[in-house]
Amino acid sequence: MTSTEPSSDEAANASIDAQTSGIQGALDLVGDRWSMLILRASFRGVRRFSAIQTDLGIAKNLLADRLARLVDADILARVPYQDRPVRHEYVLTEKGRDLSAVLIALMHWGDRWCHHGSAPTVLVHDECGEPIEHSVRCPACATDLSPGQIQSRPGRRAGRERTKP
Amino acid sequence: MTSTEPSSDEAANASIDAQTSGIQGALDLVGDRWSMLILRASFRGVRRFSAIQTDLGIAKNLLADRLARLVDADILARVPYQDRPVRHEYVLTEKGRDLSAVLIALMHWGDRWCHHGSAPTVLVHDECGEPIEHSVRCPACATDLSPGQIQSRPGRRAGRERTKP
DNA sequence: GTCAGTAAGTTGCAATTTGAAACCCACTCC
DNA sequence: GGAGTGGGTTTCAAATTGCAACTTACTGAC
Repeated sequence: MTSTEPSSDEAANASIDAQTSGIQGALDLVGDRWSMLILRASFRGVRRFSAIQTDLGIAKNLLADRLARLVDADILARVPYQDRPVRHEYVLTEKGRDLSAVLIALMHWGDRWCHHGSAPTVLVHDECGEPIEHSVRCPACATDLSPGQIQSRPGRRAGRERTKP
Repeated sequence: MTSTEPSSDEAANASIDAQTSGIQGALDLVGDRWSMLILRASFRGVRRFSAIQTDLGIAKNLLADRLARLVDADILARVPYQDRPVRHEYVLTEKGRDLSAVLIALMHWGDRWCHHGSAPTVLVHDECGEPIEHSVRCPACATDLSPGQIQSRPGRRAGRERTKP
């Protein structure tokens, strides 16, 4: 059996809070199943209330609630798509589009580990059709990094803490 | 005002379902706030029931529930860390470790857009201290890709659909 | 003018989940 | 025996989700 000791960096948790607030903030805004699925629909061009509702099979009250939250959070913008009568669709903002990495990572993981017998998807470069590569690199060392080789640090260079994601 | 038409790929949704099942499967397993935060704690070496509970401030019943689910899903494994009495900690499996990309992406996004006045973190290579680069590349073309340049395709090469994440 | 249809919600209520906190069990060690 | 630790389980109120009926604001056809 393995005997491992708990991490002993707990004295330095004051600035780990700075890191935590990033992911906490993200999860506060998008850390629920429906929000993620709505965002995924947006990336796929499904932007109207009825279309999203049909696509996801979500209750209308929940959809209205989530859309309002995502608009409040400036992740989606409510944009008119016609005049008579005026009708709106929900369009990703830049902030919302930046969530693509999260969705891609989720999809990758899901396809690898949750494919339930259906064919996994492959993400490809649209121009050449070859599978894409996801990487995390150190440009200074010109090497790819594994998750264990990443630390995070406050942006102000106030100190160093060793953490994993 | 912009007038955009809904995507017209809806006839091909039969194999978009294959893609959806990946992200649905992922969200079924980890698409809730507490599961994500527990996984984050695991990556940081916080693995014992009490330590996780204290770290996250989560209700014990929810923690027990989530841990059981994550163990059932083979994302965490329950590993003894001592004999007398026998005590267990929750350790990431390979499947669980593969979720690091999701957590890194969430952290990046949160740090960029949700920093609420606290100092954003920078993710760095632990050996040299330089900021890491996250990229999505096409190895065949040797170019970086933006989210709009990615398609997904069923793994069996049954057909092509243009989708975003 | 009336009516049907569409889009985008709102409302009411039951079911489910979350959250707080008390409680419990199984040890170990003094 | 008793205190302390670790890891839960149970109870119950509050919050959220989910279902489905209902509403509002049009437009266009007759």
